[in-house]
Amino acid sequence: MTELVPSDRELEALKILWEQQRATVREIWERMRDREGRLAYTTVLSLLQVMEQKGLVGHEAVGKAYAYFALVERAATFRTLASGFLERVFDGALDEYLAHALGKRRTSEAELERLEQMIAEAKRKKRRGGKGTAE
Amino acid sequence: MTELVPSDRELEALKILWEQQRATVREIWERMRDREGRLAYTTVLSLLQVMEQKGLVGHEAVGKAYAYFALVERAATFRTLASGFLERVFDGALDEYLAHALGKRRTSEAELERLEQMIAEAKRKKRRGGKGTAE
DNA sequence: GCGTATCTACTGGTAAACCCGTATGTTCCG
DNA sequence: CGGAACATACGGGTTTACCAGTAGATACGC
Repeated sequence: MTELVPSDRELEALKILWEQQRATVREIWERMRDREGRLAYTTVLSLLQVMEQKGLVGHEAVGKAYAYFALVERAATFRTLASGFLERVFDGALDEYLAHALGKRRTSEAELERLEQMIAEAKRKKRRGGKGTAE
Repeated sequence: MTELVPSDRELEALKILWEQQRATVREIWERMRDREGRLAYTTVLSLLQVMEQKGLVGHEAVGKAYAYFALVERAATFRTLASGFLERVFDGALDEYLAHALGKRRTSEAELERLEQMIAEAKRKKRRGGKGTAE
């Protein structure tokens, strides 16, 4: 089985479907237009059809229209995307990535706090579980 | 001026040019082949020519061959890439990204340490400078 | 001089993402 | 029964990345 990586546009559609379990083409179209500007209805329809072919989404008839729903998990998709990007661009060096991300965006204090906690958490988990330690 | 985002392949070439200030097509070709397997010489040449057209690299004659050199800075490019990805995929939520990246890859203790320091550093800088705080 | 090796320039071809117009079908008023 | 309003199906056009073959120039050994 292939890794199933959605393109940018496809990801936008998936984000919407993850928020609400299912949505008609019209709903998805409207929300995408709000976020990204002009976009034809049929464009979104095509996008969904291609995505269905890839196994990213499925659909079922609801009244006269189709309701689409996601077939891939949000967390798994993001994980694939995140680690794929890290590998391709930074050769897996997470700290390098973080350095650049921190440098450009102005990160809020609250967010820094959360980051710190996440790392502390990862350290704890590693100490305890032992498992999963890349030497 | 456009943002000038290199593709994956282009980035691989740039990485080589950042390591050594200039390199001939042949050198670049050999190193890319080492990293990524079979690849025709002319493919790399084409790549470089497209990149030159985009303003990513330049060249000068050295003997009968060309020596190419990067025209974009390593740090700036990575910054653009990192923040672009964060925006497109995670809508700018750095903590969400980190959560997924930590989840998948097994991060070494040393790296976690470095991450922690970087965040502490960012907090210090923010407190002092005051500037740059995204509320 | 002449072949051979090595280089660049030129050209084309595939695949994927992206965008949309038009055709066609269905439903539901009036 | 129209016909407007909605839906999907289908086909096409553009752009970008990627890959590579072939032609043409140039140097070098003999």
